Amino acid sequence: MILIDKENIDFGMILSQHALSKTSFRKILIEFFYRSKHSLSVEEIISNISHPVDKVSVYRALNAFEKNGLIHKVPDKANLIRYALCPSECSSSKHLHNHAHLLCSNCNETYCINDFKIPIVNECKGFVINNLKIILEGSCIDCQQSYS
Amino acid sequence: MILIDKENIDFGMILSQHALSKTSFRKILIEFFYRSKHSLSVEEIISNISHPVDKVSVYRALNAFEKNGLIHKVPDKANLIRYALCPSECSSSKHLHNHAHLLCSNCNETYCINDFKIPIVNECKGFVINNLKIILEGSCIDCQQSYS
DNA sequence: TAAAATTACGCAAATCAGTTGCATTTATTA
DNA sequence: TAATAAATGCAACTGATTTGCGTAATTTTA
Repeated sequence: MILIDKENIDFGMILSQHALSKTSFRKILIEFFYRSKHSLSVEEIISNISHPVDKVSVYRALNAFEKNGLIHKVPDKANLIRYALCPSECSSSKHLHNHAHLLCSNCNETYCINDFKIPIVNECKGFVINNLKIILEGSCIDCQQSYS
Repeated sequence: MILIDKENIDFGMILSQHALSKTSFRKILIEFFYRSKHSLSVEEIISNISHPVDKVSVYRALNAFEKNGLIHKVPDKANLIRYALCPSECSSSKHLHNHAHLLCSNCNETYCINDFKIPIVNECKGFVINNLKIILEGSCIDCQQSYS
């Protein structure tokens, strides 16, 4: 397993590898995803990156990133559009990853939980099941610490 | 176990038991929930009940019903507000029921699945878990039959 | 059971997230 | 570097949900 050195990632390269244009905003956007511990909403992106950007461009960039296997949609407490980085194996052609998500009731952030074992269910009461989504609701580590 | 005779339910009584006003629209609305096999969106309610009603009143009635333990929110494929009946034990004070939901990829309806066993998880990777939501994506029974 | 108090209703208008069209700028390709 | 393609910003739009407010129906009280 290769550990990624967050200080020396070539974000332009990552965009190229996913067939995405290397504009200055998109380089900053993908870097922001890499530096964030949790998933991001449009609002969080706009108000936290240095680069001034229109919300329309954010929506369109997120769409393109998702289509090309760089990020994936995650659930959000308030049903907003929210994304997190995909595992490095993802691409536009192979874009499957099944993991649980944690919604923190305190800070409302969404985290990807990779070690929760998702059961395989093909059938239930006559229904044919193709996919299973699990959402864990609770407190993230930061919010527990801030209480103590 | 008491089987409910759907032809002879006193819907006014049900509203009273949940401390809700017995207006003609609300009686029709709760009856509509009892007669529906699946959960209901605002749009489905407005276009299917005989009583002419403003959408604002639907939203407010659904809100009141939920608050008083008569219905609960269920996930919706398009992130619309969608509700289903609660089990009869629910009230405004005790309004807990943990079951899985099926989203049918074909008809976009949401069904409550009561026999799917939801695992109990209190902790995961340092996160404290209070609740677990499971969404099964697949085909409902009606949609499978319509293909054959 | 009628008056008083509370709650629901309908309408119009507002809000809020997300989308679309289009002219302009930036990036990629040849 | 010119030609082509894609991204950006702005304005305007959509669709779901919410809010304000005057009126009507329901519930409570005397």
